Amino acid sequence: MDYDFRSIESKWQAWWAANKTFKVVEDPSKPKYYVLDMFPYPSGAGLHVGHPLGYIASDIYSRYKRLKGFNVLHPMGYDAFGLPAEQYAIQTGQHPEVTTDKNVARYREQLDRIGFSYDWDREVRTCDPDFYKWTQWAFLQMFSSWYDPELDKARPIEELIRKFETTGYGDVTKEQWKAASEKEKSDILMGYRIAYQGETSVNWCEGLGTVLANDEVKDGLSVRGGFPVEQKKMTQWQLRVSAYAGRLLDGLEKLDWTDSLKEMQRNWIGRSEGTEMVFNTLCDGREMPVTIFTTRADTIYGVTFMVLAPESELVPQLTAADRKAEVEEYLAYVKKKTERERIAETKTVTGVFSGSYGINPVTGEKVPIWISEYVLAGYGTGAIMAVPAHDSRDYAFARKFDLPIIPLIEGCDVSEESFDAKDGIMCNSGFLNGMTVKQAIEAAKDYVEAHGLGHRKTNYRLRDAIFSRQRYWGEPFPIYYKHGIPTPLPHDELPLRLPEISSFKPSANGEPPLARAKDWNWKGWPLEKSTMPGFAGSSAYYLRYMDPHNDQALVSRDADTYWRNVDLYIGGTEHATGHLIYSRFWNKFLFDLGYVCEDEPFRKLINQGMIQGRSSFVYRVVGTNTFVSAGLKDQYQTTEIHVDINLVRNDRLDLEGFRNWRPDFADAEFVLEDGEYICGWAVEKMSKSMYNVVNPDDICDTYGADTLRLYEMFLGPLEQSKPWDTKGIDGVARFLKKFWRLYTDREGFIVTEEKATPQELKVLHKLIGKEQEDIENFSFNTTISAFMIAVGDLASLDCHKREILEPLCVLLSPFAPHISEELWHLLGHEGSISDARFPEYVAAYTVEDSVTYPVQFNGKMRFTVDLPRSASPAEVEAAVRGMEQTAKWVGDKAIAKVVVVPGRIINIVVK
RNA sequence: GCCUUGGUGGUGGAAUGGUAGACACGAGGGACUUAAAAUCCCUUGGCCCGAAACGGCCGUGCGGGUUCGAGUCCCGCCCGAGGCACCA
Repeated sequence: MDYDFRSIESKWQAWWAANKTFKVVEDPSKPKYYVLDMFPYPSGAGLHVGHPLGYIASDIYSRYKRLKGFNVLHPMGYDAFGLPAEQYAIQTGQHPEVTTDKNVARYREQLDRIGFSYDWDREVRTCDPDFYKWTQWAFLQMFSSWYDPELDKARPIEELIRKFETTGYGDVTKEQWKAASEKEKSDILMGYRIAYQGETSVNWCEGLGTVLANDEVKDGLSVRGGFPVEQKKMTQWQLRVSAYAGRLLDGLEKLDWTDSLKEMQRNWIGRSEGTEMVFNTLCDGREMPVTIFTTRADTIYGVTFMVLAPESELVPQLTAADRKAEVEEYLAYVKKKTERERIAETKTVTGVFSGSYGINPVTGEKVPIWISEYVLAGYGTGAIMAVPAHDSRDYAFARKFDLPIIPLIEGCDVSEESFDAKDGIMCNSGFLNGMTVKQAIEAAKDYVEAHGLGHRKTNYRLRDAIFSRQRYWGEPFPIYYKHGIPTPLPHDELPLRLPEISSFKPSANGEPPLARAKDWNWKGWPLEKSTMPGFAGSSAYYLRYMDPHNDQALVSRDADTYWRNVDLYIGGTEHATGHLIYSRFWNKFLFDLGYVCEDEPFRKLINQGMIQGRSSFVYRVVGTNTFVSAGLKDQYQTTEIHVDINLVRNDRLDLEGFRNWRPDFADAEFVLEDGEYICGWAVEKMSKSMYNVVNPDDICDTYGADTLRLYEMFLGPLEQSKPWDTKGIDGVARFLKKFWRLYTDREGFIVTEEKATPQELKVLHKLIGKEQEDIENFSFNTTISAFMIAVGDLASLDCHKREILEPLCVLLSPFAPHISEELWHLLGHEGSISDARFPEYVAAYTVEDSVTYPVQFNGKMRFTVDLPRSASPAEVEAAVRGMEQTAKWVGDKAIAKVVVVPGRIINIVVK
């Protein structure tokens, strides 16, 4: 009876689907466990072998947790709104919905072949109106809320309106509020809403015709498409993520995420604790206070000039009449630079003198005010005090424009570079003299506050998220403009569906595609024409899985209090500063309003590494159609050419296949080494253009899904990036065959009912212990090694016993579910193996012959000693004494005393 | 520049401070076979001695240190990967 993985796998996949084996319902009698994958964007290229890595890992863990008695929620869905479908639509006129449906179907087919234990009844798609109804709903909740800094949480906007009406709030008195028009009131409230409309400098991408969020831009280019991005002032919908900066930062503490990921988020949020200080300024005889932000108030005695950001609103007011021409020239120069140029030229120092002066509030000294692009308008106050001795940017500026540099730390050398370090003893600093820098920072802050010169201030780098996109394929905003005032649609109008339009391009006058829709208005009022960005739909999808068909709420209270939040989230690290920030923000917002019961969405998070491609190369001798083998290429002048990895096995090129691959290689000649053509190789991104894409379907065809699952895990640690190299796959394929053959022969199943020997049980128990420990540490590669050893041991013991096979199937089922189900079934079981329980070492399979005792010497050195379970402490001690011989590396003086302590740790104290 | 990681055979990778290289691939040799595939067995970090050995020496990026003992811990370098980067 051969191991016919094709029929076994299709049989069980059909069986699971027909019996809804993995359907899950809330069950208060069982502990819950929520395992989530980052849902994929269904691209036209389909899945390659790298995509399922994380899905396999989460599936193994889900299946393991089920065997451990947990009620496991393990859903899957699609992040289906997005740019590629829309761009494809622009090119072909094909509706994005059509291509998306097609791609989803293909993804599903590919996923099904790998044997995942998803509850497909809970599938979600972000582009489904029943889903985006709740994305729109959440947006309206944000629109109708403000962030109350006193309670440090979001509250309904009505509470703020009441404040305006009764006492006034912020800069607005109750009289002003009462006198304000509807439009003015709307504008005031916009300054507080969590989802608000406002003019800011945005990342405008001409190539895509839309604005982008900060995390969608890298090195001045759009992440999708790689088009240049420029800064532009525009009115856009935004989410007040910055209000949550502190909580997003503090919340990281209690999360079980990797340090590197937390660090990335910390960097992105960028807390800095400093001081806001007011400098009086003089411009053409006029006086004006200017607030600056600094983290180094202690360096106040070293201020030799001030700098404004070119975009700062203060620039026109602080430009002296006789400097106007120069300043305007500089502003024009800065403005025409693209974001990319600015980044590229960070080393070059530019700036212009404004003609005005600032007065140091502590020393009373008069310093010039400059304008330079190294100061950013969007951070702090857009104005700084410059201390060239102790800030490298100020230093470079001072050197370039020949401004004075005053050192403030004893013995520091500022002749070549600034002294940025925060240590040393202060000098030239009045009341701070003699203090250490750390003391001085605090003392200076106190001084500033005590003398009314300013106050302590915490700044964050995290900006509000730009929330509108000038695109078609996204969620429409449930907003209409009544007399020009943005107004929410009533709740029963949700979902506001995407309209049909004839072309997906922006309209001729530069408006978003939705401007092309007929009747894009509500009761005659125009509807918002931009749509929401990609992260809108992915920010709360994990909540929707808990209760995916509910049309009354995003998630019912019952479902939410049962499932609470995601226990294990697996996905790529590329979402560190995008999705994972937005989701946390979104969740905290819903938490504030009492819609969800947990304030963090993802308890534990694992970043699976990327699977890279392993490209193969051939070497063509320049000007010929002759190809030399890799080992000989240095003797010729050659060009490296990517060759399809399907034509290469173990780095050997299939010569015939190569000639048939492309017409221009039809008459290729080869220079071989040892009769073979050896290809060169390199690790690169897996992509079509490098001919190194491996499709999981092909692996399932030739090796089977169980082999694919095992191999992906066997490749190395989950979190590490690694190249895919099919050549190792034979090892795990052989293992499965060996396992199968252990319990089958030519005729069929050969399991015996004999009682297992202690030796056989020991093999099993070792495996149980190892697997349990490894799975909890997500060390799946070593678990698989343990299986290989166990099966090898059992084969050499010639063990075909039910008593061993039965638990073995259960142990293997998270990794290789199909073969396990089949053997489980052959053993006479009716249902799915997923209803079995993970074998317990002590309870179900108590070992009779021996138990392993760890032995420590001096609390450090360790051995193990195997003894009968019934051994008395005296016998244990005697056995350990016998081990003195084994402890040869300790030397003669090693062992003095054996102590048996409770918990069966034997402590040997070395004298 | 800053932060986070990592550096072990021909390759992927194992090693709670305790015999480094588990497991697997590849390679070499052998068995079975008319042959191939499949399968099975042996060898496989380097060097040296030997008839043989459970023989010796060297080996985890480099240099120091702690320890009876270091791939693992500490200090200082070098290199790779990822993130942040005029954030005052």
